[in-house]
Amino acid sequence: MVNSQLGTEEKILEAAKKVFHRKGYEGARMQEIADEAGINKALLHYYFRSKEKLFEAVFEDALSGIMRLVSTIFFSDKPLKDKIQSFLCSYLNIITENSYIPWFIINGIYERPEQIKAIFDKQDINPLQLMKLLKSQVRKEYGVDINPFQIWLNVLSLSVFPVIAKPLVREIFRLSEETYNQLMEERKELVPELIINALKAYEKGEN
Amino acid sequence: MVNSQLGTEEKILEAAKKVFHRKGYEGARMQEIADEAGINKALLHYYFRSKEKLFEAVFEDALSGIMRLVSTIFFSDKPLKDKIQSFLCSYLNIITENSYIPWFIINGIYERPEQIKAIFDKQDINPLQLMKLLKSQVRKEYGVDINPFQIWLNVLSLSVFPVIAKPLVREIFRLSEETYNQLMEERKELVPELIINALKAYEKGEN
DNA sequence: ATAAAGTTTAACCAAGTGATCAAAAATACA
DNA sequence: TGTATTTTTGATCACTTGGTTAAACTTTAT
Repeated sequence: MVNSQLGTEEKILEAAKKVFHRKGYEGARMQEIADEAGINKALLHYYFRSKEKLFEAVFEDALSGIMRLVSTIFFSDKPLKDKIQSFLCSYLNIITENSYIPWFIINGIYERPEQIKAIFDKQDINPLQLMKLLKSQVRKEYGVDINPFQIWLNVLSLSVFPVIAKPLVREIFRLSEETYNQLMEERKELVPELIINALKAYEKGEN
Repeated sequence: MVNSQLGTEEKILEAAKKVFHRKGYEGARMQEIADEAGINKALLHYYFRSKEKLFEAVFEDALSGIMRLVSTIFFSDKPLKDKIQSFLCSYLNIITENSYIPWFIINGIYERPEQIKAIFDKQDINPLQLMKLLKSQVRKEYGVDINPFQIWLNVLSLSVFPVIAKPLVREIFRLSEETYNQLMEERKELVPELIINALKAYEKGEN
Protein backbone atom coordinates (compact mmCIF):
# COMPACT_ATOMS: atom_id res chain seq x y z
CA MET A 1 0.00 0.00 0.00
CA VAL A 2 1.18 3.46 -0.95
CA ASN A 3 1.80 6.43 1.37
CA SER A 4 -1.63 7.85 2.22
CA GLN A 5 -0.28 11.36 2.78
CA LEU A 6 0.17 11.89 -0.94
CA GLY A 7 -2.40 13.50 -3.22
CA THR A 8 -4.51 11.19 -5.35
CA GLU A 9 -2.51 11.69 -8.52
CA GLU A 10 0.77 10.99 -6.74
CA LYS A 11 -0.71 7.96 -5.02
CA ILE A 12 -1.75 6.60 -8.40
CA LEU A 13 1.65 7.23 -9.93
CA GLU A 14 3.48 5.57 -7.05
CA ALA A 15 1.17 2.59 -7.15
CA ALA A 16 1.47 2.38 -10.93
CA LYS A 17 5.25 2.39 -10.65
CA LYS A 18 5.16 -0.41 -8.14
CA VAL A 19 2.91 -2.58 -10.29
CA PHE A 20 4.23 -1.78 -13.78
CA HIS A 21 7.86 -2.16 -12.68
CA ARG A 22 7.17 -5.70 -11.48
CA LYS A 23 4.60 -6.87 -14.03
CA GLY A 24 5.21 -4.89 -17.19
CA TYR A 25 2.36 -3.51 -19.29
CA GLU A 26 0.48 -6.70 -20.11
CA GLY A 27 0.93 -8.24 -16.69
CA ALA A 28 -0.21 -5.15 -14.80
CA ARG A 29 -3.89 -4.87 -13.85
CA MET A 30 -5.61 -1.54 -13.41
CA GLN A 31 -7.49 -3.00 -10.46
CA GLU A 32 -4.23 -3.98 -8.78
CA ILE A 33 -2.89 -0.45 -9.23
CA ALA A 34 -6.08 0.97 -7.75
CA ASP A 35 -5.87 -1.40 -4.76
CA GLU A 36 -2.21 -0.53 -4.27
CA ALA A 37 -3.14 3.16 -4.28
CA GLY A 38 -6.13 2.51 -2.02
CA ILE A 39 -8.58 4.21 -4.35
CA ASN A 40 -11.39 3.40 -6.76
CA LYS A 41 -10.39 2.05 -10.15
CA ALA A 42 -12.34 4.72 -12.03
CA LEU A 43 -10.00 7.34 -10.60
CA LEU A 44 -7.14 5.91 -12.62
CA HIS A 45 -9.05 6.89 -15.76
CA TYR A 46 -10.06 10.21 -14.29
CA TYR A 47 -6.44 11.27 -13.74
CA PHE A 48 -4.76 9.33 -16.57
CA ARG A 49 -7.20 8.65 -19.42
CA SER A 50 -6.02 5.10 -20.11
CA LYS A 51 -3.70 2.29 -19.09
CA GLU A 52 -1.48 3.30 -22.00
CA LYS A 53 -1.10 6.87 -20.76
CA LEU A 54 -0.45 5.73 -17.21
CA PHE A 55 2.18 3.34 -18.45
CA GLU A 56 3.74 6.13 -20.44
CA ALA A 57 4.09 8.29 -17.34
CA VAL A 58 5.74 5.43 -15.46
CA PHE A 59 8.11 4.62 -18.30
CA GLU A 60 9.17 8.23 -18.78
CA ASP A 61 9.88 8.46 -15.07
CA ALA A 62 12.09 5.38 -15.13
CA LEU A 63 13.86 6.54 -18.26
CA SER A 64 14.58 10.01 -16.94
CA GLY A 65 16.02 8.46 -13.79
CA ILE A 66 18.66 6.43 -15.57
CA MET A 67 19.40 9.22 -18.06
CA ARG A 68 19.99 11.70 -15.28
CA LEU A 69 22.37 9.29 -13.52
CA VAL A 70 24.39 8.69 -16.67
CA SER A 71 24.57 12.39 -17.53
CA THR A 72 25.56 13.48 -14.03
CA ILE A 73 28.39 10.99 -13.82
CA PHE A 74 29.79 10.87 -17.33
CA PHE A 75 29.63 14.61 -18.05
CA SER A 76 31.52 15.34 -14.85
CA ASP A 77 35.21 16.17 -14.71
CA LYS A 78 36.80 12.93 -13.52
CA PRO A 79 39.17 10.29 -14.88
CA LEU A 80 37.38 7.59 -16.86
CA LYS A 81 38.04 4.92 -14.29
CA ASP A 82 36.45 7.04 -11.57
CA LYS A 83 33.41 7.65 -13.76
CA ILE A 84 32.91 3.96 -14.39
CA GLN A 85 33.42 3.26 -10.72
CA SER A 86 30.90 5.93 -9.71
CA PHE A 87 28.41 4.68 -12.24
CA LEU A 88 28.63 1.08 -11.11
CA CYS A 89 28.45 2.04 -7.47
CA SER A 90 25.49 4.41 -7.84
CA TYR A 91 23.68 2.15 -10.24
CA LEU A 92 23.96 -0.96 -8.11
CA ASN A 93 22.96 0.97 -5.00
CA ILE A 94 19.89 2.46 -6.64
CA ILE A 95 18.93 -0.90 -8.08
CA THR A 96 18.96 -2.74 -4.78
CA GLU A 97 15.84 -0.78 -3.89
CA ASN A 98 14.18 -0.93 -7.30
CA SER A 99 15.56 -4.12 -8.74
CA TYR A 100 12.86 -4.44 -11.39
CA ILE A 101 13.50 -1.17 -13.20
CA PRO A 102 16.15 -2.43 -15.65
CA TRP A 103 13.90 -5.32 -16.64
CA PHE A 104 10.95 -2.94 -16.88
CA ILE A 105 12.75 -0.64 -19.32
CA ILE A 106 14.05 -3.33 -21.64
CA ASN A 107 10.79 -5.22 -21.45
CA GLY A 108 8.96 -2.07 -22.48
CA ILE A 109 10.35 -2.05 -25.98
CA TYR A 110 9.57 -5.74 -26.40
CA GLU A 111 5.97 -5.35 -25.23
CA ARG A 112 5.18 -1.97 -26.76
CA PRO A 113 7.75 -1.11 -29.41
CA GLU A 114 5.77 1.65 -31.10
CA GLN A 115 4.86 3.45 -27.90
CA ILE A 116 8.40 3.29 -26.52
CA LYS A 117 9.88 4.45 -29.79
CA ALA A 118 7.49 7.40 -29.72
CA ILE A 119 8.65 8.25 -26.20
CA PHE A 120 12.28 8.18 -27.29
CA ASP A 121 11.49 10.34 -30.31
CA LYS A 122 9.68 12.86 -28.13
CA GLN A 123 12.55 13.17 -25.67
CA ASP A 124 15.14 13.41 -28.45
CA ILE A 125 17.97 11.75 -26.61
CA ASN A 126 21.41 12.50 -27.96
CA PRO A 127 23.98 9.84 -27.21
CA LEU A 128 26.48 11.26 -29.68
CA GLN A 129 27.67 13.86 -27.20
CA LEU A 130 28.45 11.12 -24.72
CA MET A 131 30.22 9.10 -27.42
CA LYS A 132 32.31 12.12 -28.40
CA LEU A 133 33.27 12.75 -24.80
CA LEU A 134 34.14 9.10 -24.23
CA LYS A 135 36.26 8.94 -27.36
CA SER A 136 38.27 12.04 -26.55
CA GLN A 137 38.72 11.04 -22.91
CA VAL A 138 40.00 7.59 -23.90
CA ARG A 139 42.39 9.14 -26.39
CA LYS A 140 43.66 11.64 -23.85
CA GLU A 141 44.07 9.23 -20.94
CA TYR A 142 45.16 6.09 -22.77
CA GLY A 143 46.38 7.38 -26.11
CA VAL A 144 44.26 5.02 -28.14
CA ASP A 145 41.47 5.46 -30.68
CA ILE A 146 38.69 3.02 -29.93
CA ASN A 147 35.06 2.98 -30.99
CA PRO A 148 33.43 4.54 -27.91
CA PHE A 149 30.20 2.69 -28.64
CA GLN A 150 31.85 -0.62 -27.85
CA ILE A 151 33.33 0.70 -24.61
CA TRP A 152 29.95 2.05 -23.60
CA LEU A 153 28.18 -1.17 -24.51
CA ASN A 154 30.73 -3.07 -22.42
CA VAL A 155 30.16 -0.85 -19.39
CA LEU A 156 26.42 -1.19 -19.76
CA SER A 157 26.56 -4.96 -20.30
CA LEU A 158 28.77 -5.56 -17.26
CA SER A 159 26.61 -3.30 -15.09
CA VAL A 160 23.08 -4.04 -16.19
CA PHE A 161 23.08 -7.69 -17.19
CA PRO A 162 23.95 -9.03 -13.73
CA VAL A 163 20.98 -7.11 -12.38
CA ILE A 164 18.50 -8.24 -15.02
CA ALA A 165 19.64 -11.84 -14.97
CA LYS A 166 19.78 -11.95 -11.19
CA PRO A 167 16.66 -14.09 -10.67
CA LEU A 168 17.83 -16.57 -13.31
CA VAL A 169 21.44 -16.70 -12.16
CA ARG A 170 20.42 -17.02 -8.54
CA GLU A 171 18.24 -19.98 -9.45
CA ILE A 172 20.88 -21.72 -11.57
CA PHE A 173 23.68 -21.24 -9.03
CA ARG A 174 21.38 -21.61 -5.99
CA LEU A 175 22.64 -18.38 -4.48
CA SER A 176 20.96 -16.59 -1.61
CA GLU A 177 19.96 -12.95 -1.99
CA GLU A 178 22.78 -12.04 0.36
CA THR A 179 25.45 -14.04 -1.45
CA TYR A 180 24.43 -12.54 -4.79
CA ASN A 181 24.54 -9.01 -3.38
CA GLN A 182 28.01 -9.73 -2.00
CA LEU A 183 29.15 -10.75 -5.47
CA MET A 184 27.68 -7.52 -6.85
CA GLU A 185 29.67 -5.55 -4.28
CA GLU A 186 32.86 -7.15 -5.57
CA ARG A 187 31.94 -6.09 -9.08
CA LYS A 188 32.03 -2.41 -8.11
CA GLU A 189 35.82 -2.75 -8.18
CA LEU A 190 36.17 -5.63 -10.60
CA VAL A 191 34.32 -4.16 -13.57
CA PRO A 192 36.14 -0.80 -13.74
CA GLU A 193 39.43 -2.71 -13.53
CA LEU A 194 38.32 -4.98 -16.36
CA ILE A 195 37.53 -2.06 -18.67
CA ILE A 196 40.64 -0.09 -17.77
CA ASN A 197 42.95 -3.07 -18.11
CA ALA A 198 41.65 -3.60 -21.60
CA LEU A 199 42.37 0.02 -22.51
CA LYS A 200 45.88 -0.24 -21.06
CA ALA A 201 46.49 -3.40 -23.09
CA TYR A 202 45.46 -1.55 -26.25
CA GLU A 203 47.78 1.28 -25.23
CA LYS A 204 50.75 -1.08 -25.07
CA GLY A 205 49.71 -2.92 -28.19
CA GLU A 206 49.69 0.29 -30.24
CA ASN A 207 53.10 1.59 -29.09
CA MET B 1 2.64 -20.00 -41.05
CA VAL B 2 4.42 -23.17 -40.01
CA ASN B 3 5.63 -26.00 -42.28
CA SER B 4 2.56 -28.00 -43.25
CA GLN B 5 4.54 -31.22 -43.73
CA LEU B 6 4.92 -31.65 -39.98
CA GLY B 7 2.59 -33.70 -37.80
CA THR B 8 0.02 -31.82 -35.78
CA GLU B 9 1.96 -31.94 -32.52
CA GLU B 10 5.14 -30.66 -34.17
CA LYS B 11 3.21 -27.95 -35.98
CA ILE B 12 1.80 -26.79 -32.66
CA LEU B 13 5.21 -26.77 -30.99
CA GLU B 14 6.82 -24.82 -33.81
CA ALA B 15 4.00 -22.30 -33.83
CA ALA B 16 4.10 -22.02 -30.05
CA LYS B 17 7.84 -21.33 -30.16
CA LYS B 18 7.33 -18.60 -32.70
CA VAL B 19 4.64 -16.88 -30.66
CA PHE B 20 5.95 -17.43 -27.10
CA HIS B 21 9.50 -16.37 -28.06
CA ARG B 22 8.21 -13.05 -29.32
CA LYS B 23 5.36 -12.35 -26.92
CA GLY B 24 6.21 -14.19 -23.70
CA TYR B 25 3.58 -16.06 -21.70
CA GLU B 26 1.13 -13.28 -20.95
CA GLY B 27 1.40 -11.68 -24.38
CA ALA B 28 0.91 -14.92 -26.28
CA ARG B 29 -2.60 -15.87 -27.37
CA MET B 30 -3.68 -19.46 -27.86
CA GLN B 31 -5.67 -18.36 -30.90
CA GLU B 32 -2.57 -16.81 -32.45
CA ILE B 33 -0.63 -20.03 -31.93
CA ALA B 34 -3.46 -22.01 -33.53
CA ASP B 35 -3.54 -19.64 -36.50
CA GLU B 36 0.23 -19.84 -36.86
CA ALA B 37 -0.02 -23.64 -36.84
CA GLY B 38 -2.98 -23.54 -39.23
CA ILE B 39 -5.18 -25.66 -36.98
CA ASN B 40 -8.18 -25.38 -34.70
CA LYS B 41 -7.59 -23.83 -31.30
CA ALA B 42 -9.09 -26.82 -29.45
CA LEU B 43 -6.27 -28.99 -30.75
CA LEU B 44 -3.80 -27.07 -28.64
CA HIS B 45 -5.59 -28.37 -25.56
CA TYR B 46 -5.97 -31.81 -27.06
CA TYR B 47 -2.18 -32.22 -27.46
CA PHE B 48 -0.98 -30.01 -24.59
CA ARG B 49 -3.60 -29.77 -21.85
CA SER B 50 -3.13 -26.08 -21.13
CA LYS B 51 -1.32 -22.89 -22.07
CA GLU B 52 0.95 -23.47 -19.09
CA LYS B 53 2.01 -26.93 -20.29
CA LEU B 54 2.58 -25.68 -23.83
CA PHE B 55 4.70 -22.84 -22.49
CA GLU B 56 6.67 -25.32 -20.43
CA ALA B 57 7.52 -27.38 -23.50
CA VAL B 58 8.69 -24.26 -25.34
CA PHE B 59 10.77 -23.03 -22.40
CA GLU B 60 12.44 -26.39 -21.88
CA ASP B 61 13.32 -26.48 -25.55
CA ALA B 62 14.93 -23.04 -25.42
CA LEU B 63 16.79 -23.87 -22.22
CA SER B 64 18.20 -27.13 -23.48
CA GLY B 65 19.44 -25.34 -26.59
CA ILE B 66 21.59 -22.86 -24.71
CA MET B 67 22.73 -25.45 -22.17
CA ARG B 68 23.91 -27.76 -24.94
CA LEU B 69 25.86 -24.95 -26.60
CA VAL B 70 27.59 -23.99 -23.36
CA SER B 71 28.45 -27.59 -22.50
CA THR B 72 29.76 -28.44 -25.93
CA ILE B 73 32.08 -25.47 -26.05
CA PHE B 74 33.29 -25.10 -22.48
CA PHE B 75 33.80 -28.80 -21.76
CA SER B 76 35.93 -29.16 -24.86
CA ASP B 77 39.72 -29.25 -24.86
CA LYS B 78 40.72 -25.79 -26.00
CA PRO B 79 42.49 -22.75 -24.56
CA LEU B 80 40.15 -20.44 -22.65
CA LYS B 81 40.39 -17.68 -25.21
CA ASP B 82 39.35 -20.07 -27.97
CA LYS B 83 36.40 -21.23 -25.91
CA ILE B 84 35.18 -17.71 -25.32
CA GLN B 85 35.68 -16.92 -28.96
CA SER B 86 33.77 -20.01 -30.05
CA PHE B 87 30.98 -19.26 -27.65
CA LEU B 88 30.57 -15.68 -28.80
CA CYS B 89 30.72 -16.65 -32.43
CA SER B 90 28.26 -19.53 -32.17
CA TYR B 91 25.94 -17.67 -29.85
CA LEU B 92 25.73 -14.55 -31.98
CA ASN B 93 25.25 -16.63 -35.13
CA ILE B 94 22.46 -18.68 -33.61
CA ILE B 95 20.83 -15.57 -32.23
CA THR B 96 20.64 -13.73 -35.54
CA GLU B 97 17.98 -16.24 -36.55
CA ASN B 98 16.18 -16.43 -33.20
CA SER B 99 16.88 -13.05 -31.71
CA TYR B 100 14.02 -13.28 -29.23
CA ILE B 101 15.21 -16.38 -27.36
CA PRO B 102 17.55 -14.71 -24.83
CA TRP B 103 14.87 -12.31 -23.73
CA PHE B 104 12.30 -15.10 -23.72
CA ILE B 105 14.40 -17.05 -21.23
CA ILE B 106 15.22 -14.15 -18.93
CA ASN B 107 11.70 -12.81 -19.12
CA GLY B 108 10.29 -16.22 -18.24
CA ILE B 109 11.44 -16.10 -14.65
CA TYR B 110 9.97 -12.60 -14.27
CA GLU B 111 6.60 -13.63 -15.64
CA ARG B 112 6.35 -17.10 -14.12
CA PRO B 113 8.91 -17.48 -11.34
CA GLU B 114 7.41 -20.59 -9.73
CA GLN B 115 6.97 -22.49 -12.96
CA ILE B 116 10.47 -21.68 -14.20
CA LYS B 117 12.02 -22.56 -10.86
CA ALA B 118 10.22 -25.91 -11.01
CA ILE B 119 11.64 -26.50 -14.47
CA PHE B 120 15.16 -25.79 -13.24
CA ASP B 121 14.67 -28.05 -10.25
CA LYS B 122 13.43 -30.86 -12.50
CA GLN B 123 16.42 -30.63 -14.83
CA ASP B 124 18.92 -30.39 -11.95
CA ILE B 125 21.47 -28.23 -13.69
CA ASN B 126 24.95 -28.34 -12.19
CA PRO B 127 27.00 -25.23 -12.86
CA LEU B 128 29.62 -26.17 -10.28
CA GLN B 129 31.39 -28.49 -12.71
CA LEU B 130 31.72 -25.62 -15.15
CA MET B 131 32.98 -23.33 -12.38
CA LYS B 132 35.57 -25.89 -11.31
CA LEU B 133 36.77 -26.31 -14.87
CA LEU B 134 36.96 -22.57 -15.42
CA LYS B 135 38.88 -22.01 -12.20
CA SER B 136 41.49 -24.68 -12.92
CA GLN B 137 41.89 -23.61 -16.54
CA VAL B 138 42.44 -19.98 -15.53
CA ARG B 139 44.99 -21.08 -12.93
CA LYS B 140 46.80 -23.26 -15.42
CA GLU B 141 46.86 -20.79 -18.32
CA TYR B 142 47.26 -17.50 -16.45
CA GLY B 143 48.60 -18.56 -13.05
CA VAL B 144 45.96 -16.64 -11.11
CA ASP B 145 43.22 -17.60 -8.70
CA ILE B 146 40.04 -15.73 -9.56
CA ASN B 147 36.44 -16.40 -8.67
CA PRO B 148 35.25 -18.23 -11.78
CA PHE B 149 31.69 -17.04 -11.19
CA GLN B 150 32.74 -13.46 -11.94
CA ILE B 151 34.56 -14.47 -15.10
CA TRP B 152 31.55 -16.43 -16.24
CA LEU B 153 29.17 -13.60 -15.42
CA ASN B 154 31.40 -11.25 -17.41
CA VAL B 155 31.38 -13.53 -20.45
CA LEU B 156 27.62 -13.88 -20.23
CA SER B 157 27.05 -10.17 -19.71
CA LEU B 158 29.21 -9.17 -22.65
CA SER B 159 27.61 -11.78 -24.89
CA VAL B 160 23.97 -11.70 -23.94
CA PHE B 161 23.25 -8.11 -22.96
CA PRO B 162 23.99 -6.64 -26.40
CA VAL B 163 21.46 -9.10 -27.81
CA ILE B 164 18.64 -8.49 -25.36
CA ALA B 165 19.16 -4.73 -25.33
CA LYS B 166 19.44 -4.57 -29.11
CA PRO B 167 15.99 -3.04 -29.76
CA LEU B 168 16.58 -0.40 -27.08
CA VAL B 169 20.15 0.42 -28.08
CA ARG B 170 19.22 0.56 -31.75
CA GLU B 171 16.50 3.05 -30.94
CA ILE B 172 18.69 5.24 -28.72
CA PHE B 173 21.62 5.31 -31.14
CA ARG B 174 19.41 5.24 -34.26
CA LEU B 175 21.32 2.34 -35.73
CA SER B 176 20.12 0.27 -38.67
CA GLU B 177 19.81 -3.48 -38.31
CA GLU B 178 22.84 -3.84 -40.54
CA THR B 179 25.00 -1.39 -38.62
CA TYR B 180 24.18 -3.06 -35.33
CA ASN B 181 24.99 -6.51 -36.73
CA GLN B 182 28.30 -5.14 -37.96
CA LEU B 183 29.11 -3.94 -34.45
CA MET B 184 28.20 -7.40 -33.10
CA GLU B 185 30.62 -8.93 -35.59
CA GLU B 186 33.41 -6.79 -34.18
CA ARG B 187 32.57 -8.03 -30.70
CA LYS B 188 33.38 -11.61 -31.66
CA GLU B 189 37.04 -10.56 -31.44
CA LEU B 190 36.74 -7.68 -29.02
CA VAL B 191 35.09 -9.48 -26.12
CA PRO B 192 37.50 -12.42 -25.85
CA GLU B 193 40.37 -9.93 -25.94
CA LEU B 194 38.74 -7.92 -23.17
CA ILE B 195 38.42 -10.94 -20.88
CA ILE B 196 41.88 -12.30 -21.65
CA ASN B 197 43.58 -8.93 -21.23
CA ALA B 198 42.05 -8.67 -17.80
CA LEU B 199 43.40 -12.09 -16.86
CA LYS B 200 46.85 -11.17 -18.15
CA ALA B 201 46.78 -7.98 -16.13
CA TYR B 202 45.99 -10.00 -13.00
CA GLU B 203 48.85 -12.33 -13.92
CA LYS B 204 51.31 -9.43 -13.96
CA GLY B 205 49.83 -7.85 -10.90
CA GLU B 206 50.30 -10.97 -8.83
CA ASN B 207 53.91 -11.61 -9.85
C1' DA C 1 -26.13 29.22 2.78
C1' DT C 2 -26.07 27.78 -1.85
C1' DA C 3 -24.76 26.89 -6.32
C1' DA C 4 -21.11 25.49 -9.24
C1' DA C 5 -17.13 22.87 -9.99
C1' DG C 6 -14.23 19.23 -8.97
C1' DT C 7 -13.66 14.56 -7.06
C1' DT C 8 -15.00 9.83 -5.86
C1' DT C 9 -17.81 5.83 -6.03
C1' DA C 10 -20.49 1.50 -7.30
C1' DA C 11 -22.51 -0.67 -10.98
C1' DC C 12 -22.15 -1.91 -15.43
C1' DC C 13 -20.46 -2.97 -20.36
C1' DA C 14 -18.39 -4.89 -24.46
C1' DA C 15 -14.51 -7.41 -25.85
C1' DG C 16 -11.38 -10.91 -25.36
C1' DT C 17 -9.39 -14.78 -22.69
C1' DG C 18 -8.29 -19.92 -21.83
C1' DA C 19 -10.85 -23.80 -21.64
C1' DT C 20 -14.58 -27.36 -22.59
C1' DC C 21 -17.64 -30.39 -25.12
C1' DA C 22 -20.55 -32.80 -28.17
C1' DA C 23 -20.64 -33.87 -32.73
C1' DA C 24 -18.34 -34.65 -37.07
C1' DA C 25 -14.59 -36.39 -39.74
C1' DA C 26 -10.78 -39.35 -40.43
C1' DT C 27 -8.20 -43.31 -39.39
C1' DA C 28 -7.26 -47.97 -37.72
C1' DC C 29 -8.76 -52.41 -37.12
C1' DA C 30 -11.76 -56.67 -37.40
C1' DT D 1 -17.33 -53.61 -45.26
C1' DG D 2 -18.54 -52.22 -40.78
C1' DT D 3 -17.18 -50.87 -36.24
C1' DA D 4 -14.26 -48.83 -32.76
C1' DT D 5 -10.85 -45.45 -31.90
C1' DT D 6 -8.53 -41.29 -32.66
C1' DT D 7 -8.38 -36.69 -34.40
C1' DT D 8 -10.55 -32.33 -35.64
C1' DT D 9 -14.01 -28.85 -35.54
C1' DG D 10 -17.42 -25.04 -34.32
C1' DA D 11 -20.04 -23.51 -30.72
C1' DT D 12 -20.08 -22.14 -26.31
C1' DC D 13 -18.81 -21.29 -21.33
C1' DA D 14 -17.23 -18.87 -17.29
C1' DC D 15 -14.29 -15.39 -16.25
C1' DT D 16 -11.30 -11.34 -16.47
C1' DT D 17 -10.05 -7.22 -18.64
C1' DG D 18 -9.92 -1.99 -19.54
C1' DG D 19 -13.11 1.34 -19.80
C1' DT D 20 -17.65 4.12 -19.08
C1' DT D 21 -21.40 6.39 -16.72
C1' DA D 22 -24.59 8.45 -13.75
C1' DA D 23 -25.12 9.50 -9.31
C1' DA D 24 -23.17 10.85 -4.80
C1' DC D 25 -19.98 13.29 -2.23
C1' DT D 26 -16.62 17.14 -1.30
C1' DT D 27 -14.60 21.48 -2.00
C1' DT D 28 -14.63 26.21 -3.54
C1' DA D 29 -16.47 30.63 -4.35
C1' DT D 30 -19.91 34.13 -4.06
